Amino acid sequence: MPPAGWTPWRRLDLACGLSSGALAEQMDGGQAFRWSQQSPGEWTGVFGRHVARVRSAGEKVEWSGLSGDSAAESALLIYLDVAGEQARLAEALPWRSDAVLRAAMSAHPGLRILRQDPSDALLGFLCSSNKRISQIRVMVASLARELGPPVGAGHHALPGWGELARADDRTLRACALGYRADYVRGTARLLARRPDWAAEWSRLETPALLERLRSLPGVGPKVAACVALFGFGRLECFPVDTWIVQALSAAYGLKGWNAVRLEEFGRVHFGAAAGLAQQHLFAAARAGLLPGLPVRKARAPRPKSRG
DNA sequence: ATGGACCCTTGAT
DNA sequence: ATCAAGGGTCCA
Repeated sequence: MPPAGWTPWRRLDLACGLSSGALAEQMDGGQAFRWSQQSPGEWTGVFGRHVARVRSAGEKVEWSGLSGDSAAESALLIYLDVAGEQARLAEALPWRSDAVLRAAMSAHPGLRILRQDPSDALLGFLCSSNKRISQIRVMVASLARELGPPVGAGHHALPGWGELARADDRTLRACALGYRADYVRGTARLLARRPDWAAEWSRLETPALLERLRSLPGVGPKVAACVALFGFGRLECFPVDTWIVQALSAAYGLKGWNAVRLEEFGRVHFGAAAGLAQQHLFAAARAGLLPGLPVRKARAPRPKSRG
């Protein structure tokens, strides 16, 4: 590996524009947990085995990689859906008749679902339960630093399932995983013995894929939906998290609905690109842009006190 | 189908 | 110091 410097900035030929706010949401909004903002509008991170810097330039995006990594560009084109396949899918969303969705989509024009490596997505969301995005980033960064292979410029890729299966509990706990260490180790032990799991599972229909994912320890309905969406490109998946519960409850009047019902609502109402709609609603909800949602400043008041 | 525990970190009293 | 809550999952 040559002593890697950064290549000059190059502009991506985006088929569909990507606003700076949408890019920020993509890199920082909880789809992936491996990017960090260096300066306003500029991120550095690792995707798969590649290191890249990306920055917003009007409606376009510019990027720079490591000079030794000739495969980075083609990988990045896929990762960011530069061809604009998702923009065409978005046309099928019911934004013409759904004012809430229309408002959410106009808040982050061009927002994409990052097309991540399946293992990267799975590991990230195994760490996600009961955690905030900023904390999840710290966890996966620690895992990469402690157990992952170096990929240049001081960065590490995420460890494979074999490395994770062999890691002792102390190491995992030192990465601030807490009880999620059992999830990661349990899943790693299952997947380490089937290296082709992602290729095999990618041939499954989405319901069967979700079922397989849910058979892994630490993977419930929400994490399975996120891995299918972000790791396997199943745009029809509709992860129901606390933000979406709030958003649908307030903006669509679905008060008191449980996650199962809300997931079905999302799938039926939004259709083939439900996951894209979910990201728009999620982003708008977090930004305090959805009707009926409190502006996110103070945290929610505590329901009751116990003595 | 609903409720509580779960490990640990962070931000607010 | 103490307390609540955090892109949930698992087990009663």
